[in-house]
Amino acid sequence: MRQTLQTVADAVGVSRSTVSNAYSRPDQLSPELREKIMEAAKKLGYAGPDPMGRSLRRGRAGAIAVLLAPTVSYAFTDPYAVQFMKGLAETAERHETGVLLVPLKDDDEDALATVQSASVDGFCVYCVPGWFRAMKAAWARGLPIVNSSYQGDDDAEAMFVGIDEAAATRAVGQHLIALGHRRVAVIGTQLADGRVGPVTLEAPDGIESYVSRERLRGYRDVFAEVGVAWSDMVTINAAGNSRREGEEAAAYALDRAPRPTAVIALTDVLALGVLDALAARGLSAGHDVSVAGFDDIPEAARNQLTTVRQSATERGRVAAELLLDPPSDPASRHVVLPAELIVRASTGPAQKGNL
Amino acid sequence: MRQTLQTVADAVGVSRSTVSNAYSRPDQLSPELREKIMEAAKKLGYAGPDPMGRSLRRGRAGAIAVLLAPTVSYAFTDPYAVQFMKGLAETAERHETGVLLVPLKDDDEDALATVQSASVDGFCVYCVPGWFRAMKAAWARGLPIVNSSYQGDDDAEAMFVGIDEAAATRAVGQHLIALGHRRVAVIGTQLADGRVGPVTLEAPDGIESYVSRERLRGYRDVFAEVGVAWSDMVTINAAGNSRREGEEAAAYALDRAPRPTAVIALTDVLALGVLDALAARGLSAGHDVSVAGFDDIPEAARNQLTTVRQSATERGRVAAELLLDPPSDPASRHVVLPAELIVRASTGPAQKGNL
DNA sequence: CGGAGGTACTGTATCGATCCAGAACTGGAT
DNA sequence: ATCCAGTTCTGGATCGATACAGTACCTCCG
Repeated sequence: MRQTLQTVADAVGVSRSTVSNAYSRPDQLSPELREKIMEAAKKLGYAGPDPMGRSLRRGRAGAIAVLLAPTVSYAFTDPYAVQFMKGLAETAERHETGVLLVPLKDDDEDALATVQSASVDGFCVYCVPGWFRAMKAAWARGLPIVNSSYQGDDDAEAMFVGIDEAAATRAVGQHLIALGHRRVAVIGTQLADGRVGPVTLEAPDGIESYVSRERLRGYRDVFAEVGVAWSDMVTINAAGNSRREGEEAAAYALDRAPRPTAVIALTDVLALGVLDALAARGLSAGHDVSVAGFDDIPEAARNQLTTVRQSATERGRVAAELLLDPPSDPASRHVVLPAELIVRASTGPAQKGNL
Repeated sequence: MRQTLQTVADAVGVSRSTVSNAYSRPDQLSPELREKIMEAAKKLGYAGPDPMGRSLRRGRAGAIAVLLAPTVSYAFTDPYAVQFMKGLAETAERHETGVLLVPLKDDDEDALATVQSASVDGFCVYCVPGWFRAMKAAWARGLPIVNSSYQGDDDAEAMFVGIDEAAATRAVGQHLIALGHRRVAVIGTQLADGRVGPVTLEAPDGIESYVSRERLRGYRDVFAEVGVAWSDMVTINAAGNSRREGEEAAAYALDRAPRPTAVIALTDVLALGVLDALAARGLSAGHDVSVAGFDDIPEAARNQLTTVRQSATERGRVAAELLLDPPSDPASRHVVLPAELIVRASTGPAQKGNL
């Protein structure tokens, strides 16, 4: 039989409330009595107030959920995501709150049930398609939701933390344009389903992945300004967001004629793969072909990669804070963090020669 | 005002219990009534049974905690850990259970409070020193605890899932011995605190990190059998479990005379760093110097690394299953999974020449 | 027609804690 | 002696749900 507050109270000869106070509001009772209670609790093997009872009464679960799709490992394989989780978890801990992982592997009944029955105070959506039924279930809970990488139909209610993706890629584009680049290839993931290699898209607008779509929009807009049509930009779909898959995708850009003077990757991880592909062909990044990434993960600096710096931990921190205490002012429920173009040696003047 | 079962019950004109049954035990009421209830619930904006109330009544939190030290990112940076988490999370999901991350960054009051107030049904300890106060707090909760990488004082109660670390490294050692290796260096992490580089240890037994200690023991024992004394084996402490830090540590082994004929890393990630260090010196792995790792992460195969294969996802799966439904039989609360020596090109006959 | 056996639903007790209004006591000022 | 303010502790109501025993009703069978 588990011990409860009542057991301890009876043993000491005080009321439930007093034992509760001994744990949660020590200033409400005399130090001597508190000491006596704690001693009795220890003797009885009472483990302290049960979190479930407390949660029910207080109306606070003491945890926030992170919705992850399609798999848990996706979120942890990406170094950017790891940093995000770190910021989130650390902030949560400071608020005595845990982080509940909810993998939405299949958007099936199990996933639905998990979302519906998660004891949490809010949801953080990291990379989940808006049409997931599990997302609807999350909305139905009526809890605060902060959205860090997707734009769905329900955005009016959702809080948001992120950067202006399109503005960031416009900055990268301007940099490349100033260096004379006009023939470019863009490598990303989830541009289209399944297919790996060059894809033909009427416009970025149809892309489901929020991040890919917005980043591509920035590039489209800025290159359009200098007369490079969207249809002249080669877009290549990578199988996944890994260095190796980036390298594979880069082959489609580098082995075509005329070779692009610049290969733009939508993430640093992919860009590192592009660098590998260049090295394998004896090409020099920043000289023969320029390469740009996105995120500024630690590896980016070590490889002299031109990229966009955004603080993943900061983003995680803000996400947690929005969830744990949602501002009433609608304007501050939508946080746009700064992002900064970092120019390194992987980008240089466009080579005129290699048509 | 939030809606409850009662609100819906009143609206439909039935009892609370019936509404509860409509959600949790549909077979207990007529389909028509259930339909009517669901409709009313939707109209009223009732989100379904509140998980906290349910948890309290059912006595089941619907989540398991993973205790992580010293930081969340540690668990996600290591590819082996990522796989472990994946196995754990997927199994948990199948049981309609979430996974709560509890970072024990500092073993401070916050961490203690988080452990004490986590609404969970059990704890999974992944890599936490046994002396952490937070561990004591976890024990005090009286919940099932499964331990996957540490051996503390409280082991009588703890469940365990893992491999026979020492037996596995003995197998690697035998393989190296058969190839003629007698002069070896071992690279690991947390062999001693702080210091990076060669460390002098009387014996592996004093090492706090369970994994490092057990793996070293295996090597000590098997080399002792062929007359190589523990004191003749160079042990090198790496700053952390990363490829780069492995490379740094490898320098201490490779740049000494006489150079070891084999460099043993206690993890694949470190071993990859050793390979980098070899490449930087123009040495060939498996020919000039043999290299062995541990874990068989995907990168290991791609780099022809001799290693020990153990299934991380399987380990995670078993951990979750032990927690969610602890076997009463003490013997089956201690699961030892198989591990297998995988010989690849990174190990070869010892070079006699380079004294 | 009476009783056995189902099905469909109700009502109360309960899970373990916290909140809050108020009681009892203490000590000091009037 | 009386009143007041402050501290310490109590008891009942409450959070939202589920378990379970029990009631009402319906059907089938001898």
